[in-house]
Amino acid sequence: MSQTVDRALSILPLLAQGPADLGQVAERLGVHKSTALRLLRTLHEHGLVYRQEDQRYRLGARLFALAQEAVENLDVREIAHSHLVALNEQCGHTVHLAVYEENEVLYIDKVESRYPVRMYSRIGKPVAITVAAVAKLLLADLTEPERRAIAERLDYPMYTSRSVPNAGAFLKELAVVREQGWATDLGGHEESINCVGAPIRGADGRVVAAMSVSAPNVVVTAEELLTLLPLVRRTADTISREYSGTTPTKKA
Amino acid sequence: MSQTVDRALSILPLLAQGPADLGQVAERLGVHKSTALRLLRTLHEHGLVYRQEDQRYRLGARLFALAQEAVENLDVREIAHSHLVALNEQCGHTVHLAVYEENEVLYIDKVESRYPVRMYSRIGKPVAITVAAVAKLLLADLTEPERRAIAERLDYPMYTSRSVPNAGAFLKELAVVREQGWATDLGGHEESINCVGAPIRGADGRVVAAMSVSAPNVVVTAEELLTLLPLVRRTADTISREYSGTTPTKKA
DNA sequence: ATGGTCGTTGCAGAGAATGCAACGATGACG
DNA sequence: CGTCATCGTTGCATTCTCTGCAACGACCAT
Repeated sequence: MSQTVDRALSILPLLAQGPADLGQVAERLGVHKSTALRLLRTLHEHGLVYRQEDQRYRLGARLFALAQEAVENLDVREIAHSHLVALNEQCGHTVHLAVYEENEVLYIDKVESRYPVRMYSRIGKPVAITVAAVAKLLLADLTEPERRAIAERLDYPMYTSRSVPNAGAFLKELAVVREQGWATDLGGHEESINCVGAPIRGADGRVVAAMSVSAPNVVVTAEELLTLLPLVRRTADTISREYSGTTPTKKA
Repeated sequence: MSQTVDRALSILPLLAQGPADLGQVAERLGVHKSTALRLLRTLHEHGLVYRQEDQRYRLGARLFALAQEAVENLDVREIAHSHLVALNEQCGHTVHLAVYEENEVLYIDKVESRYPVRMYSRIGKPVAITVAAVAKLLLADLTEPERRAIAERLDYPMYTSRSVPNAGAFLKELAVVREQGWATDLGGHEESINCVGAPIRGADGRVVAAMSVSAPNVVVTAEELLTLLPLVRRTADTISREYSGTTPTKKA
Protein backbone atom coordinates (compact mmCIF):
# COMPACT_ATOMS: atom_id res chain seq x y z
CA MET A 1 0.00 0.00 0.00
CA SER A 2 2.79 2.38 0.77
CA GLN A 3 5.63 2.04 -1.65
CA THR A 4 8.27 3.66 0.49
CA VAL A 5 7.49 1.65 3.57
CA ASP A 6 7.16 -1.46 1.50
CA ARG A 7 10.65 -1.00 0.16
CA ALA A 8 12.08 -0.23 3.54
CA LEU A 9 10.57 -3.31 5.11
CA SER A 10 11.80 -5.45 2.26
CA ILE A 11 15.29 -4.66 3.44
CA LEU A 12 14.79 -6.56 6.68
CA PRO A 13 14.38 -10.10 5.34
CA LEU A 14 17.15 -9.25 2.94
CA LEU A 15 19.52 -8.46 5.77
CA ALA A 16 18.30 -11.48 7.68
CA GLN A 17 20.24 -13.58 5.21
CA GLY A 18 23.41 -11.84 6.24
CA PRO A 19 25.09 -8.45 6.27
CA ALA A 20 25.06 -6.43 3.07
CA ASP A 21 26.53 -3.15 1.91
CA LEU A 22 24.69 -0.25 0.37
CA GLY A 23 25.20 -1.31 -3.21
CA GLN A 24 23.86 -4.78 -2.61
CA VAL A 25 20.80 -3.48 -0.85
CA ALA A 26 20.09 -0.99 -3.63
CA GLU A 27 20.51 -3.63 -6.28
CA ARG A 28 18.35 -6.24 -4.65
CA LEU A 29 15.74 -3.62 -3.97
CA GLY A 30 15.84 -2.32 -7.50
CA VAL A 31 16.33 1.30 -6.49
CA HIS A 32 18.99 3.94 -6.70
CA LYS A 33 21.77 3.88 -4.15
CA SER A 34 20.72 7.18 -2.66
CA THR A 35 17.23 5.86 -2.12
CA ALA A 36 18.51 2.76 -0.41
CA LEU A 37 20.75 4.91 1.74
CA ARG A 38 17.87 6.98 3.00
CA LEU A 39 15.77 3.94 3.74
CA LEU A 40 18.61 2.32 5.62
CA ARG A 41 19.18 5.47 7.57
CA THR A 42 15.59 5.53 8.68
CA LEU A 43 15.73 1.90 9.69
CA HIS A 44 18.92 2.65 11.53
CA GLU A 45 17.39 5.48 13.50
CA HIS A 46 14.79 3.08 14.75
CA GLY A 47 17.42 0.53 15.67
CA LEU A 48 16.15 -2.10 13.29
CA VAL A 49 19.39 -2.22 11.39
CA TYR A 50 22.89 -1.82 12.69
CA ARG A 51 25.93 -0.66 10.91
CA GLN A 52 29.00 -2.67 11.65
CA GLU A 53 32.54 -1.41 11.45
CA ASP A 54 33.03 -2.47 7.87
CA GLN A 55 30.08 -0.22 7.05
CA ARG A 56 27.87 -3.09 6.09
CA TYR A 57 24.39 -3.26 7.48
CA ARG A 58 22.83 -6.05 9.47
CA LEU A 59 19.72 -6.47 11.59
CA GLY A 60 19.72 -4.47 14.79
CA ALA A 61 19.11 -5.08 18.43
CA ARG A 62 15.77 -3.36 18.62
CA LEU A 63 14.29 -6.31 16.80
CA PHE A 64 14.95 -8.42 19.86
CA ALA A 65 13.36 -5.89 22.11
CA LEU A 66 10.27 -5.80 19.93
CA ALA A 67 10.04 -9.56 19.60
CA GLN A 68 10.43 -9.85 23.33
CA GLU A 69 7.74 -7.34 24.13
CA ALA A 70 5.47 -8.86 21.53
CA VAL A 71 5.46 -12.23 23.21
CA GLU A 72 5.09 -10.70 26.65
CA ASN A 73 1.83 -9.14 25.64
CA LEU A 74 0.05 -12.26 24.54
CA ASP A 75 -2.90 -12.71 26.83
CA VAL A 76 -3.12 -16.46 26.38
CA ARG A 77 0.48 -16.91 27.35
CA GLU A 78 0.06 -14.93 30.52
CA ILE A 79 -3.03 -16.83 31.58
CA ALA A 80 -1.69 -20.22 30.61
CA HIS A 81 1.76 -19.99 32.10
CA SER A 82 1.03 -20.92 35.70
CA HIS A 83 -1.07 -23.85 34.54
CA LEU A 84 1.72 -25.09 32.32
CA VAL A 85 4.10 -24.95 35.24
CA ALA A 86 1.67 -26.84 37.42
CA LEU A 87 1.25 -29.50 34.77
CA ASN A 88 4.97 -29.79 34.43
CA GLU A 89 5.33 -30.30 38.15
CA GLN A 90 2.80 -33.08 38.08
CA CYS A 91 4.16 -35.05 35.15
CA GLY A 92 7.74 -33.86 34.97
CA HIS A 93 7.84 -33.58 31.20
CA THR A 94 8.37 -30.69 28.85
CA VAL A 95 5.29 -28.59 28.23
CA HIS A 96 4.76 -26.40 25.16
CA LEU A 97 2.34 -23.64 24.28
CA ALA A 98 1.82 -22.53 20.69
CA VAL A 99 -0.37 -20.28 18.59
CA TYR A 100 -1.22 -20.06 14.91
CA GLU A 101 -0.74 -16.85 13.00
CA GLU A 102 -0.74 -16.16 9.30
CA ASN A 103 0.24 -19.59 8.08
CA GLU A 104 2.79 -20.09 10.79
CA VAL A 105 2.77 -22.02 14.02
CA LEU A 106 4.68 -20.40 16.80
CA TYR A 107 5.87 -21.63 20.16
CA ILE A 108 5.19 -18.92 22.69
CA ASP A 109 6.04 -20.68 25.92
CA LYS A 110 7.77 -23.73 27.24
CA VAL A 111 8.32 -25.29 30.62
CA GLU A 112 11.29 -27.53 30.98
CA SER A 113 11.70 -30.25 33.55
CA ARG A 114 13.72 -28.37 36.09
CA TYR A 115 12.87 -24.72 35.72
CA PRO A 116 10.71 -22.60 33.50
CA VAL A 117 12.36 -21.26 30.40
CA ARG A 118 10.79 -19.00 27.87
CA MET A 119 11.75 -20.81 24.77
CA TYR A 120 12.38 -18.69 21.78
CA SER A 121 14.94 -21.01 20.34
CA ARG A 122 12.52 -22.49 17.87
CA ILE A 123 10.77 -19.29 17.03
CA GLY A 124 11.45 -18.22 13.51
CA LYS A 125 12.81 -21.57 12.57
CA PRO A 126 10.68 -23.78 10.38
CA VAL A 127 8.41 -25.36 12.95
CA ALA A 128 7.55 -28.95 12.19
CA ILE A 129 4.09 -27.83 11.22
CA THR A 130 3.16 -31.07 9.53
CA VAL A 131 3.89 -33.32 12.45
CA ALA A 132 3.82 -31.37 15.72
CA ALA A 133 0.80 -32.08 17.88
CA VAL A 134 0.20 -28.43 18.57
CA ALA A 135 0.34 -27.59 14.88
CA LYS A 136 -2.27 -30.22 14.09
CA LEU A 137 -4.53 -28.86 16.79
CA LEU A 138 -4.24 -25.30 15.56
CA LEU A 139 -4.70 -26.11 11.90
CA ALA A 140 -7.52 -28.54 12.55
CA ASP A 141 -9.66 -25.67 13.76
CA LEU A 142 -9.47 -23.75 10.51
CA THR A 143 -12.26 -23.94 7.99
CA GLU A 144 -12.14 -26.73 5.45
CA PRO A 145 -11.01 -24.57 2.51
CA GLU A 146 -8.34 -22.95 4.67
CA ARG A 147 -7.04 -26.31 5.75
CA ARG A 148 -6.93 -27.57 2.22
CA ALA A 149 -5.20 -24.44 0.96
CA ILE A 150 -2.52 -24.69 3.61
CA ALA A 151 -2.11 -28.44 3.32
CA GLU A 152 -1.36 -28.10 -0.36
CA ARG A 153 1.07 -25.29 0.16
CA LEU A 154 3.15 -27.13 2.74
CA ASP A 155 6.21 -29.26 2.35
CA TYR A 156 6.20 -32.65 3.97
CA PRO A 157 9.75 -33.40 5.08
CA MET A 158 10.22 -36.98 6.28
CA TYR A 159 11.89 -36.29 9.58
CA THR A 160 11.31 -39.92 10.45
CA SER A 161 9.54 -42.88 8.91
CA ARG A 162 6.45 -41.89 10.84
CA SER A 163 6.27 -38.32 9.62
CA VAL A 164 3.12 -37.24 7.80
CA PRO A 165 4.05 -37.87 4.18
CA ASN A 166 1.73 -35.69 2.10
CA ALA A 167 -1.22 -33.32 1.97
CA GLY A 168 -3.76 -36.10 1.81
CA ALA A 169 -2.53 -37.81 4.93
CA PHE A 170 -2.22 -34.47 6.67
CA LEU A 171 -5.81 -33.46 5.95
CA LYS A 172 -6.97 -36.84 7.12
CA GLU A 173 -4.99 -36.42 10.32
CA LEU A 174 -6.46 -32.96 10.83
CA ALA A 175 -9.95 -34.38 10.44
CA VAL A 176 -9.22 -36.96 13.12
CA VAL A 177 -7.77 -34.33 15.44
CA ARG A 178 -10.72 -32.06 14.83
CA GLU A 179 -13.09 -34.85 15.69
CA GLN A 180 -11.43 -36.19 18.81
CA GLY A 181 -10.32 -32.87 20.26
CA TRP A 182 -6.74 -33.85 20.93
CA ALA A 183 -3.62 -34.74 19.00
CA THR A 184 -0.40 -36.68 19.19
CA ASP A 185 2.95 -36.77 17.56
CA LEU A 186 4.35 -40.26 17.94
CA GLY A 187 7.90 -40.08 16.71
CA GLY A 188 6.94 -38.02 13.70
CA HIS A 189 9.49 -35.33 14.31
CA GLU A 190 12.20 -37.13 16.19
CA GLU A 191 12.16 -40.88 16.28
CA SER A 192 12.37 -41.19 20.04
CA ILE A 193 10.09 -38.36 21.10
CA ASN A 194 6.35 -38.51 21.58
CA CYS A 195 3.91 -35.71 22.27
CA VAL A 196 0.31 -35.45 23.29
CA GLY A 197 -1.58 -32.18 23.08
CA ALA A 198 -4.92 -30.47 23.57
CA PRO A 199 -6.50 -27.25 22.31
CA ILE A 200 -7.24 -24.09 24.25
CA ARG A 201 -10.44 -22.42 23.14
CA GLY A 202 -11.82 -18.93 23.42
CA ALA A 203 -15.33 -17.96 24.43
CA ASP A 204 -16.59 -18.61 20.92
CA GLY A 205 -15.20 -22.12 20.88
CA ARG A 206 -12.46 -21.35 18.41
CA VAL A 207 -8.99 -22.67 19.11
CA VAL A 208 -6.76 -19.81 20.22
CA ALA A 209 -3.75 -21.84 21.29
CA ALA A 210 -2.57 -25.39 21.77
CA MET A 211 -0.48 -27.09 24.41
CA SER A 212 1.40 -30.34 24.50
CA VAL A 213 3.49 -32.58 26.70
CA SER A 214 6.61 -34.13 25.19
CA ALA A 215 8.74 -36.96 26.47
CA PRO A 216 11.41 -39.23 25.03
CA ASN A 217 10.82 -42.93 24.58
CA VAL A 218 13.53 -43.78 27.05
CA VAL A 219 11.58 -42.18 29.88
CA VAL A 220 8.05 -43.20 29.10
CA THR A 221 6.56 -45.25 26.29
CA ALA A 222 4.02 -43.72 23.98
CA GLU A 223 1.31 -45.66 25.75
CA GLU A 224 2.32 -44.35 29.11
CA LEU A 225 2.40 -40.85 27.75
CA LEU A 226 -1.14 -41.29 26.50
CA THR A 227 -2.30 -41.94 30.03
CA LEU A 228 -1.53 -38.31 30.64
CA LEU A 229 -4.09 -37.27 28.06
CA PRO A 230 -6.90 -36.68 30.56
CA LEU A 231 -4.61 -34.50 32.61
CA VAL A 232 -3.50 -32.52 29.58
CA ARG A 233 -7.06 -32.02 28.41
CA ARG A 234 -8.17 -30.98 31.85
CA THR A 235 -5.39 -28.41 32.00
CA ALA A 236 -6.25 -27.09 28.56
CA ASP A 237 -9.90 -26.81 29.51
CA THR A 238 -9.04 -24.95 32.67
CA ILE A 239 -7.00 -22.46 30.70
CA SER A 240 -9.80 -22.17 28.17
CA ARG A 241 -12.30 -21.32 30.85
CA GLU A 242 -10.06 -18.76 32.44
CA TYR A 243 -9.26 -17.24 29.08
CA SER A 244 -12.89 -17.05 28.08
CA GLY A 245 -13.82 -15.50 31.37
CA THR A 246 -11.59 -12.49 31.06
CA THR A 247 -12.82 -9.70 28.86
CA PRO A 248 -10.38 -9.76 25.93
CA THR A 249 -10.60 -5.99 25.49
CA LYS A 250 -9.41 -5.24 28.96
CA LYS A 251 -6.13 -3.50 28.43
CA ALA A 252 -6.15 0.18 27.59
CA MET B 1 15.14 10.79 6.84
CA SER B 2 12.08 9.29 5.25
CA GLN B 3 8.94 10.56 6.82
CA THR B 4 6.67 7.76 5.72
CA VAL B 5 8.97 5.01 6.85
CA ASP B 6 9.67 6.86 10.04
CA ARG B 7 6.00 7.00 10.86
CA ALA B 8 5.49 3.36 9.98
CA LEU B 9 8.34 2.22 12.17
CA SER B 10 7.11 4.34 15.03
CA ILE B 11 4.08 2.12 15.13
CA LEU B 12 6.11 -0.89 16.22
CA PRO B 13 7.26 0.30 19.64
CA LEU B 14 3.80 1.68 20.09
CA LEU B 15 2.24 -1.72 19.56
CA ALA B 16 4.91 -3.30 21.71
CA GLN B 17 3.17 -1.75 24.68
CA GLY B 18 0.06 -3.68 23.84
CA PRO B 19 -2.57 -4.08 21.14
CA ALA B 20 -4.18 -0.95 19.77
CA ASP B 21 -6.92 -0.14 17.33
CA LEU B 22 -6.72 2.08 14.30
CA GLY B 23 -7.90 5.21 16.06
CA GLN B 24 -5.35 4.89 18.84
CA VAL B 25 -2.53 4.35 16.40
CA ALA B 26 -3.55 7.35 14.32
CA GLU B 27 -3.84 9.54 17.38
CA ARG B 28 -0.54 8.57 18.92
CA LEU B 29 1.11 8.98 15.56
CA GLY B 30 -0.48 12.34 14.96
CA VAL B 31 -1.80 11.44 11.53
CA HIS B 32 -5.12 10.91 9.90
CA LYS B 33 -6.82 7.57 10.35
CA SER B 34 -6.58 6.74 6.70
CA THR B 35 -2.86 7.32 6.77
CA ALA B 36 -2.44 5.09 9.77
CA LEU B 37 -4.52 2.46 8.07
CA ARG B 38 -2.28 2.37 5.04
CA LEU B 39 0.84 2.20 7.12
CA LEU B 40 -0.59 -0.63 9.18
CA ARG B 41 -1.58 -2.46 6.06
CA THR B 42 1.93 -2.27 4.74
CA LEU B 43 3.33 -3.49 8.02
CA HIS B 44 0.78 -6.24 7.97
CA GLU B 45 1.77 -7.41 4.52
CA HIS B 46 5.27 -7.85 5.80
CA GLY B 47 4.06 -9.77 8.81
CA LEU B 48 5.36 -7.26 11.30
CA VAL B 49 1.93 -6.57 12.71
CA TYR B 50 -0.95 -8.94 13.16
CA ARG B 51 -4.58 -8.23 13.27
CA GLN B 52 -6.40 -10.09 15.96
CA GLU B 53 -10.05 -11.03 15.85
CA ASP B 54 -11.19 -7.88 17.59
CA GLN B 55 -9.55 -6.00 14.73
CA ARG B 56 -6.91 -4.49 16.95
CA TYR B 57 -3.34 -4.65 15.85
CA ARG B 58 -0.42 -6.18 17.65
CA LEU B 59 3.12 -7.14 16.75
CA GLY B 60 3.40 -10.03 14.35
CA ALA B 61 5.22 -13.28 14.12
CA ARG B 62 7.69 -12.21 11.50
CA LEU B 63 9.46 -10.20 14.13
CA PHE B 64 10.49 -13.41 15.81
CA ALA B 65 11.74 -14.85 12.60
CA LEU B 66 13.82 -11.76 11.98
CA ALA B 67 15.17 -11.59 15.50
CA GLN B 68 16.04 -15.23 15.29
CA GLU B 69 17.84 -14.94 11.99
CA ALA B 70 19.60 -11.83 13.18
CA VAL B 71 21.22 -13.62 16.07
CA GLU B 72 22.05 -16.63 13.94
CA ASN B 73 24.14 -14.45 11.70
CA LEU B 74 26.43 -13.05 14.34
CA ASP B 75 29.90 -14.32 13.60
CA VAL B 76 31.15 -14.05 17.15
CA ARG B 77 28.35 -16.13 18.46
CA GLU B 78 28.99 -18.89 15.99
CA ILE B 79 32.67 -19.02 16.74
CA ALA B 80 32.29 -18.72 20.46
CA HIS B 81 29.55 -21.21 21.02
CA SER B 82 31.52 -24.42 21.14
CA HIS B 83 34.05 -22.83 23.47
CA LEU B 84 31.29 -21.70 25.79
CA VAL B 85 29.92 -25.21 25.89
CA ALA B 86 33.36 -26.59 26.65
CA LEU B 87 33.83 -24.09 29.44
CA ASN B 88 30.47 -24.98 30.84
CA GLU B 89 31.36 -28.64 30.87
CA GLN B 90 34.51 -27.91 32.77
CA CYS B 91 33.10 -25.67 35.47
CA GLY B 92 29.43 -26.61 35.41
CA HIS B 93 28.16 -23.06 35.76
CA THR B 94 26.07 -20.84 33.54
CA VAL B 95 28.03 -19.16 30.76
CA HIS B 96 26.90 -15.97 29.01
CA LEU B 97 27.95 -14.22 25.83
CA ALA B 98 27.01 -10.59 25.19
CA VAL B 99 27.66 -7.78 22.73
CA TYR B 100 27.29 -4.02 22.83
CA GLU B 101 25.26 -2.20 20.25
CA GLU B 102 23.95 1.34 20.16
CA ASN B 103 23.86 1.98 23.87
CA GLU B 104 22.51 -1.43 24.64
CA VAL B 105 24.08 -4.58 26.00
CA LEU B 106 22.63 -7.72 24.60
CA TYR B 107 22.92 -11.35 25.59
CA ILE B 108 23.38 -13.37 22.44
CA ASP B 109 24.12 -16.79 23.84
CA LYS B 110 23.92 -18.76 27.03
CA VAL B 111 24.91 -22.21 28.13
CA GLU B 112 23.05 -23.63 31.06
CA SER B 113 24.31 -26.32 33.35
CA ARG B 114 22.59 -29.28 31.79
CA TYR B 115 22.00 -28.42 28.18
CA PRO B 116 22.63 -25.53 25.86
CA VAL B 117 19.83 -23.01 25.63
CA ARG B 118 19.83 -19.99 23.41
CA MET B 119 18.69 -17.48 25.89
CA TYR B 120 16.55 -14.77 24.52
CA SER B 121 14.61 -14.40 27.70
CA ARG B 122 16.53 -11.37 28.81
CA ILE B 123 16.84 -9.80 25.43
CA GLY B 124 14.85 -6.65 25.17
CA LYS B 125 14.43 -6.41 28.88
CA PRO B 126 16.40 -3.76 30.68
CA VAL B 127 19.73 -5.53 31.00
CA ALA B 128 21.50 -4.77 34.23
CA ILE B 129 23.94 -2.67 32.29
CA THR B 130 25.34 -0.93 35.34
CA VAL B 131 26.27 -4.06 37.24
CA ALA B 132 26.64 -7.01 34.87
CA ALA B 133 30.22 -8.13 34.35
CA VAL B 134 29.78 -8.39 30.60
CA ALA B 135 28.32 -4.90 30.43
CA LYS B 136 31.29 -3.47 32.27
CA LEU B 137 33.65 -5.21 29.91
CA LEU B 138 31.90 -3.94 26.81
CA LEU B 139 31.52 -0.38 28.02
CA ALA B 140 35.04 -0.22 29.40
CA ASP B 141 36.38 -0.50 25.88
CA LEU B 142 34.65 2.60 24.60
CA THR B 143 36.50 5.88 24.36
CA GLU B 144 36.56 8.08 27.41
CA PRO B 145 34.00 10.62 26.14
CA GLU B 146 31.69 7.82 25.07
CA ARG B 147 31.93 6.18 28.45
CA ARG B 148 31.19 9.41 30.19
CA ALA B 149 28.26 10.21 27.94
CA ILE B 150 26.70 6.84 28.56
CA ALA B 151 27.44 6.76 32.25
CA GLU B 152 25.59 10.00 32.71
CA ARG B 153 22.66 8.89 30.69
CA LEU B 154 22.13 5.68 32.64
CA ASP B 155 19.95 4.97 35.61
CA TYR B 156 21.52 3.25 38.58
CA PRO B 157 18.90 1.01 40.13
CA MET B 158 19.98 -0.46 43.46
CA TYR B 159 19.20 -4.09 42.80
CA THR B 160 21.15 -4.92 45.92
CA SER B 161 23.25 -3.06 48.43
CA ARG B 162 26.28 -3.84 46.31
CA SER B 163 24.92 -2.42 43.07
CA VAL B 164 26.89 0.35 41.43
CA PRO B 165 25.21 3.44 42.83
CA ASN B 166 25.99 6.27 40.42
CA ALA B 167 27.83 7.49 37.36
CA GLY B 168 30.99 8.31 39.24
CA ALA B 169 31.34 4.87 40.75
CA PHE B 170 30.49 3.31 37.43
CA LEU B 171 33.18 5.20 35.54
CA LYS B 172 35.65 4.28 38.22
CA GLU B 173 34.68 0.65 37.91
CA LEU B 174 35.01 0.83 34.13
CA ALA B 175 38.51 2.24 34.51
CA VAL B 176 39.46 -0.68 36.75
CA VAL B 177 37.97 -3.18 34.35
CA ARG B 178 39.70 -1.54 31.43
CA GLU B 179 42.99 -1.75 33.26
CA GLN B 180 42.84 -5.30 34.52
CA GLY B 181 41.18 -6.85 31.49
CA TRP B 182 38.46 -8.70 33.34
CA ALA B 183 35.37 -7.92 35.39
CA THR B 184 33.16 -9.24 38.13
CA ASP B 185 29.68 -8.78 39.44
CA LEU B 186 29.66 -9.78 43.06
CA GLY B 187 26.05 -9.76 44.13
CA GLY B 188 25.40 -6.49 42.37
CA HIS B 189 22.40 -7.73 40.46
CA GLU B 190 21.08 -10.48 42.67
CA GLU B 191 22.34 -10.78 46.19
CA SER B 192 23.33 -14.40 45.96
CA ILE B 193 24.79 -14.50 42.47
CA ASN B 194 28.34 -13.77 41.45
CA CYS B 195 29.84 -13.48 37.99
CA VAL B 196 33.29 -13.28 36.55
CA GLY B 197 33.88 -12.28 32.95
CA ALA B 198 36.48 -11.59 30.28
CA PRO B 199 36.51 -9.71 26.98
CA ILE B 200 36.71 -11.12 23.47
CA ARG B 201 38.75 -8.95 21.14
CA GLY B 202 38.94 -8.58 17.39
CA ALA B 203 42.08 -8.36 15.32
CA ASP B 204 42.42 -4.66 16.10
CA GLY B 205 42.28 -5.26 19.83
CA ARG B 206 38.85 -3.78 20.26
CA VAL B 207 36.36 -5.63 22.41
CA VAL B 208 33.74 -7.24 20.20
CA ALA B 209 31.99 -9.33 22.82
CA ALA B 210 32.20 -10.36 26.44
CA MET B 211 31.63 -13.61 28.24
CA SER B 212 31.01 -14.48 31.85
CA VAL B 213 30.47 -17.35 34.23
CA SER B 214 27.73 -17.02 36.83
CA ALA B 215 27.11 -19.06 39.93
CA PRO B 216 25.00 -18.70 43.06
CA ASN B 217 26.60 -18.30 46.46
CA VAL B 218 25.16 -21.53 47.67
CA VAL B 219 27.19 -23.48 45.15
CA VAL B 220 30.49 -21.67 45.21
CA THR B 221 31.67 -18.66 47.14
CA ALA B 222 32.83 -15.56 45.33
CA GLU B 223 36.41 -16.49 46.12
CA GLU B 224 36.04 -19.92 44.65
CA LEU B 225 34.43 -18.46 41.58
CA LEU B 226 37.41 -16.16 41.16
CA THR B 227 39.68 -19.15 40.90
CA LEU B 228 37.97 -19.79 37.59
CA LEU B 229 39.22 -16.47 36.26
CA PRO B 230 42.29 -17.90 34.50
CA LEU B 231 40.10 -20.46 32.79
CA VAL B 232 37.59 -17.85 31.73
CA ARG B 233 40.30 -15.57 30.40
CA ARG B 234 41.94 -18.40 28.56
CA THR B 235 38.67 -19.30 26.91
CA ALA B 236 38.03 -15.69 25.94
CA ASP B 237 41.50 -15.41 24.48
CA THR B 238 41.04 -18.57 22.48
CA ILE B 239 37.83 -17.22 21.03
CA SER B 240 39.55 -13.90 20.33
CA ARG B 241 42.30 -15.59 18.38
CA GLU B 242 39.90 -17.67 16.37
CA TYR B 243 37.72 -14.67 15.69
CA SER B 244 40.65 -12.53 14.62
CA GLY B 245 41.94 -15.24 12.37
CA THR B 246 38.84 -15.47 10.23
CA THR B 247 38.43 -12.78 7.64
CA PRO B 248 35.47 -10.81 8.94
CA THR B 249 34.30 -10.03 5.40
CA LYS B 250 34.03 -13.63 4.41
CA LYS B 251 30.37 -14.11 3.81
CA ALA B 252 28.89 -13.03 0.49
C1' DA C 1 -35.42 2.75 14.77
C1' DT C 2 -31.50 5.84 15.57
C1' DG C 3 -27.35 7.81 16.95
C1' DG C 4 -22.69 6.87 17.56
C1' DT C 5 -18.26 4.69 16.71
C1' DC C 6 -15.01 2.60 13.83
C1' DG C 7 -12.94 0.95 9.67
C1' DT C 8 -12.74 1.77 4.76
C1' DT C 9 -12.42 4.06 0.08
C1' DG C 10 -11.84 7.62 -3.87
C1' DC C 11 -9.97 11.79 -4.94
C1' DA C 12 -7.37 16.09 -5.67
C1' DG C 13 -3.79 18.71 -3.88
C1' DA C 14 0.63 19.03 -1.78
C1' DG C 15 4.49 17.52 -0.17
C1' DA C 16 7.84 13.99 0.01
C1' DA C 17 10.57 10.55 -2.18
C1' DT C 18 13.16 9.55 -6.19
C1' DG C 19 17.00 9.40 -9.44
C1' DC C 20 20.65 12.00 -11.30
C1' DA C 21 25.11 13.82 -11.29
C1' DA C 22 28.93 15.39 -8.91
C1' DC C 23 31.96 15.17 -4.88
C1' DG C 24 35.05 13.08 -1.52
C1' DA C 25 37.18 9.32 0.77
C1' DT C 26 39.34 5.08 0.65
C1' DG C 27 41.97 1.45 -1.13
C1' DA C 28 44.15 -1.24 -5.01
C1' DC C 29 47.40 -1.48 -8.44
C1' DG C 30 50.93 -0.31 -11.53
C1' DC D 1 54.16 7.60 -5.43
C1' DG D 2 50.56 8.54 -8.50
C1' DT D 3 46.44 6.96 -10.81
C1' DC D 4 42.25 4.70 -11.23
C1' DA D 5 38.39 2.41 -9.47
C1' DT D 6 34.93 1.72 -5.98
C1' DC D 7 31.83 3.09 -2.59
C1' DG D 8 29.29 6.13 0.34
C1' DT D 9 27.39 10.68 0.49
C1' DT D 10 24.96 15.17 -0.75
C1' DG D 11 22.12 18.89 -3.21
C1' DC D 12 18.64 19.55 -6.35
C1' DA D 13 14.80 19.52 -9.78
C1' DT D 14 11.22 16.58 -11.26
C1' DT D 15 7.76 13.53 -10.58
C1' DC D 16 5.15 10.46 -8.31
C1' DT D 17 3.41 9.06 -4.04
C1' DC D 18 1.55 9.96 0.08
C1' DT D 19 -1.59 12.65 2.71
C1' DG D 20 -5.87 14.50 4.60
C1' DC D 21 -10.54 15.20 3.64
C1' DA D 22 -15.19 13.82 3.25
C1' DA D 23 -18.47 10.46 2.45
C1' DC D 24 -19.90 5.67 2.87
C1' DG D 25 -21.02 1.40 5.15
C1' DA D 26 -20.81 -1.87 8.92
C1' DC D 27 -21.64 -2.69 13.52
C1' DC D 28 -23.15 -1.92 18.27
C1' DA D 29 -25.72 0.14 21.86
C1' DT D 30 -29.33 2.64 23.37
